[in-house]
Amino acid sequence: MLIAIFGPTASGKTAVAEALATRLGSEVVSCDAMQAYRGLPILTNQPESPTRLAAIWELSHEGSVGEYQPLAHAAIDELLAGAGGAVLAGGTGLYLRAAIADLHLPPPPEVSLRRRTEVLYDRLGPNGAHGLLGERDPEAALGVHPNDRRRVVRALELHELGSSLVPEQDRLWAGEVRHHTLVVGLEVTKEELTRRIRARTRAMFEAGVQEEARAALRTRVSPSAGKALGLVEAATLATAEAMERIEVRTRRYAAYQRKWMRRIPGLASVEAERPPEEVADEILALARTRQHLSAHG
RNA sequence: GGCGAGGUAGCUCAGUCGGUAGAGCACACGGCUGAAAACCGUGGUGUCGCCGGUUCGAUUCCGGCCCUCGCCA
Repeated sequence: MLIAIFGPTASGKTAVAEALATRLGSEVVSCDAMQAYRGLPILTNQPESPTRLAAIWELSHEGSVGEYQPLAHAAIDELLAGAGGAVLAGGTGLYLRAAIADLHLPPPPEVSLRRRTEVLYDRLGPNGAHGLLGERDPEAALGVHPNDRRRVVRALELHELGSSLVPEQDRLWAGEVRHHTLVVGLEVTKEELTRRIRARTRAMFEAGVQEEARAALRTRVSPSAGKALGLVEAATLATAEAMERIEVRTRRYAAYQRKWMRRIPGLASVEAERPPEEVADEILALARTRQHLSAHG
């Protein structure tokens, strides 16, 4: 049995996933790009109980879906070989999809090629670079806006490597999965989410995020880890201002996650404004019904 | 009470030498295949403090009033 829990920040993913894992006698696998880092437990709201693929990378490490995906597959396969199945939980939509499906990612970026391509983009300008991409890989150019420097660079770079930004097959939204998975989206009203985000932000500051963030920034932090929501704010702004900025950004992030929720294929919505144990029980019942149906269908 | 500055979008503010207004952030929607808590695109959501005057036309000029901030009493 494989169950995946998704939902916006503060919807209670962690608590529900833990309750589920307890009931199944299983473990939780994190699908979260920032909780994968070690060193920001308060800021990234890292689960306290042991969780697979949480706190696995140093802050100096440049993590990526490409690196995460095989780790996730290995962890899931190992747990599924046991009796209890596995519970996935996390807020990074792309990582969740990578855990469930096999994205067949194109070759990884290569440092010097990346740098050369970025220089090329900056020299040619957005339209020039996009035009060049149009000559080399017209299909990739169609799906990328000239101003999207990161993707235009990546597309040019992949062409150089004999690959393409456009996948042979769309596995991100195709619904094709490695194992039958019940994907659950936790639903919480906007108002309640706003309240919880405010409370969580306050709690973070009481727990000492500012010290944590300053200490982290004294070490070498990779570009991807450096983007952790609120890291710079907590380390550099005055408390009141930092809290406000972080609340606003967290609300935005929650809206972005809701977008993902709407398009994950086959997602089952579950109302989550109640104790996590209750939510876990409903999910478990749902999972058993589906299992039963598929066994007889 | 006197003097000065100001009242324009949810917030901070720009602007209109008179032709009903625009940036950033917020917000909404959309894209995304090895940085995804990232990156990119689209959308203005408004009694321009209130009342009157001049004018074909006032958010803009004039008069009065109200409110906010600062300095002086």
